[in-house]
Amino acid sequence: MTDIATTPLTERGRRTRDALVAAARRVFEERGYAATRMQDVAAEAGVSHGTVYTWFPGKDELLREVTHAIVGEVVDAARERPREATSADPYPRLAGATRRFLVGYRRNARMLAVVEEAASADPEWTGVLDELREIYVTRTRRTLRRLQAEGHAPADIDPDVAAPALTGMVETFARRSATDPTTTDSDVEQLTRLWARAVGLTVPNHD
Amino acid sequence: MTDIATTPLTERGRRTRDALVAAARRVFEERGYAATRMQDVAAEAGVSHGTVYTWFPGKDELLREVTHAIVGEVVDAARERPREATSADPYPRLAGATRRFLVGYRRNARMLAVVEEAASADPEWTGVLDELREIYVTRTRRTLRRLQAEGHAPADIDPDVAAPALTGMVETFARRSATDPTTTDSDVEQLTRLWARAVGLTVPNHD
Amino acid sequence: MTDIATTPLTERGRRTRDALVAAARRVFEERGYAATRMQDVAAEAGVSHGTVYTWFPGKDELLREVTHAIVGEVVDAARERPREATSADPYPRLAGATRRFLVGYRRNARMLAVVEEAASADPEWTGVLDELREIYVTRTRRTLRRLQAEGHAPADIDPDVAAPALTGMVETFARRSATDPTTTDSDVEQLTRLWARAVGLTVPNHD
Amino acid sequence: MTDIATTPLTERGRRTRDALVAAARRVFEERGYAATRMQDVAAEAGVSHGTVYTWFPGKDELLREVTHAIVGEVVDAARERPREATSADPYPRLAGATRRFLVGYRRNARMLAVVEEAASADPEWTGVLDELREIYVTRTRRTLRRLQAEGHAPADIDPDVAAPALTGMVETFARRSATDPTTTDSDVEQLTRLWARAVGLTVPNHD
DNA sequence: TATGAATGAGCCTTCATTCAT
DNA sequence: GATGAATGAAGGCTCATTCAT
Repeated sequence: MTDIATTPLTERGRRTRDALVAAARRVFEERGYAATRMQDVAAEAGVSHGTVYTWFPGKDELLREVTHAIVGEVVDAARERPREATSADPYPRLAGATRRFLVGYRRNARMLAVVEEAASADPEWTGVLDELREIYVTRTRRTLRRLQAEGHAPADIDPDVAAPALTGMVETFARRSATDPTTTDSDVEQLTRLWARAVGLTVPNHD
Repeated sequence: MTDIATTPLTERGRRTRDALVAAARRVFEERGYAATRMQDVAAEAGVSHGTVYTWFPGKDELLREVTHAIVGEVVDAARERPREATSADPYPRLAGATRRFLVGYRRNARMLAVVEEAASADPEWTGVLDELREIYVTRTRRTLRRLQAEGHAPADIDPDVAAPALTGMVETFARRSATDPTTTDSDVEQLTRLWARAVGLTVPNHD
Repeated sequence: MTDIATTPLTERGRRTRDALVAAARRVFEERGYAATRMQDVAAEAGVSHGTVYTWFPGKDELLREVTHAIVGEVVDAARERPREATSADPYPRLAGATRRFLVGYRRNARMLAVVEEAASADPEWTGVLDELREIYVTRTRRTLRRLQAEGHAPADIDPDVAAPALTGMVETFARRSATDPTTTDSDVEQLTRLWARAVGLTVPNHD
Repeated sequence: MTDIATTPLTERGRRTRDALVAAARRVFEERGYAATRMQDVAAEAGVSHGTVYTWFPGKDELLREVTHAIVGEVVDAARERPREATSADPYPRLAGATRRFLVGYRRNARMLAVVEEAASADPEWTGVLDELREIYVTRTRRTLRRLQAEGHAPADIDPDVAAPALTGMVETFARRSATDPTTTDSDVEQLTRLWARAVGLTVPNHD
């Protein structure tokens, strides 16, 4: 289903293929798309570089497979329904969601940048990027709609505009904090406040 | 002063060099960094490919020069002091600023993506990106501080966190609307509201 | 051990690599260093030009490898202990040595000139040249010391000066005779006499 | 007469042309033939690099002109008839000649190597080299013949073989001492002795 | 004459991909 | 399935030479 190229028939084949996908992700994240040579991926996976072509038709498909894996992870993560989601007070709910979003996004931030790099050279990748982002945006849109339905957020907000915009804000923050290790909890708190106020929530005073 | 490589000594040289920078920008925007061949830039500028090397040591410097030009543009644009800046009511002031930001950013969005592509392959470019972004962020930080000083924005907002986050939000919006021609004025209005509410401003009701 | 770049793992690889070194030597000798294109070497070895880079990082390393091979040959040749070396009369001993020197040198004369060419453009090669020459000079120095110890040569000769000078004389002669096919045995006899007289040996009269 | 390319018609032209020849020699000696760019020569001469082509059709002719100048110098130097040439005792005569040879050769050693480099890439230059060397060899041949005629040197020496061989010896020594500044007078004395003994002269004992 | 710019042939090198074993 | 080798298209860059002014 998620296969892009050859499906392994043996256990050994499956292991090799998985190792290649994992290796590819590491190397792509480390060097970017263009600067990654098939050679590097093979070496990282501990196989001969001819072997990559046993499992993938080419470099593109390798990236596509890695991206696919990310989509899977993200979708899975989105499925989690943690406790606080049922809380009545929207602010702590939001705080938890933001924190989770940041954690999840940070895991994939570098690969997103890599896909963006690929898209810069070949617009075909734009679709993949949009697809990935749409997962995040959809979640946010749903959140906004719920807040409006519950009377927490004003009706004059258009979720179709606000969702991508707010996601973009958190994305940018996440991307930066993915590199910058000085990000503190208070920074995350600040981000949550901006988000909350932007959609009309009342922000608790204690700080 | 803004020279990165060779300075032309004659009028003809200056014209050629300028044509090359302009051509490079067009081609970079069209194809991205990696996919741009020196040949393409030369052809676009209407000169032999050897001529590019008369003025620039290599592809890197060409990109650096184009980026330099953008920084110049952006700084110049930031210098403009339009009428509404003096208005007492912060919301229209903000609306104008957002609109101007979008217009300015859209002009450079594609090149920023190109630099990002270059940075993905060679981290050396990260610095250039940061420098460019800092220009926008600094402006926003200043705006936030003024709003706080004037009592329009609450004191619990940390401009050092909020400025990059909000800039990121507008950046993302701008990037998307740079490609998507369906962006309407009402979308911009939505963005302005988010921004305004996020920093605690009162948003006019009529819409 | 003698590897400079990649070591072949298969028989086929070894054959290709060896063919490349041999081809490189032929082409270098034919055209000189600068005028030799990687293309030429590849063609001479009967492989695609990309294959050269499978085994050598660049042109430099190719020359280095060829030179390495020569050093090996020369050292091996120097190891031979022919009969006449044990003769009591120094002159026939010298005559034999000179002849062998000429034969050996002639085999490498052209490549030495090539390295000299490379050294002229890039002084880094000077070291390689010195190393090669030192092999010859050391042998001569040893010969001189033995002659002095045996009382055949006067003590006022300084082997450290005479060895390079006499080696230079034979080198020059060899280089010229490498190109000039009119060199006769009597020429070699003349050279031997000069050498012998220069270090004070008695020269037989019959000629 | 010694002109290879354009003859200057004005004083200014003559100065430029001379400056170019001098500059070319310096740069050739510094970097070798291949590594010298016309640009470098022009810069060294303090003119625009287009100007080189006003006076010389190309790089080859520039080298040819420099070499020509050297031939002139050498011929002029050979013309000098110093006092000791008339001395009856051949050894001091020889010592003086050797010293002069060394001095003269050292001045041109590097350029000879450069021509040799050019010859390595293009055999056409071999002729120029031979011509230059022949000047030295001829002088030595004449010296040998005189020594034989005067009964100082044995008749079994063939000046046609000995002259190039001995010249080669001194050449090698000179080349090495041109780079190596540790050459002492006693080294020169050693060289003279080898030379003298090689041609059968009696060498004075005091050392 | 001199200058500064433009030209373009030519070379080295990289690396995705193919292939024989 | 895996391996190591071979391939060759493609592109960056240099620099001798030409040219307009």
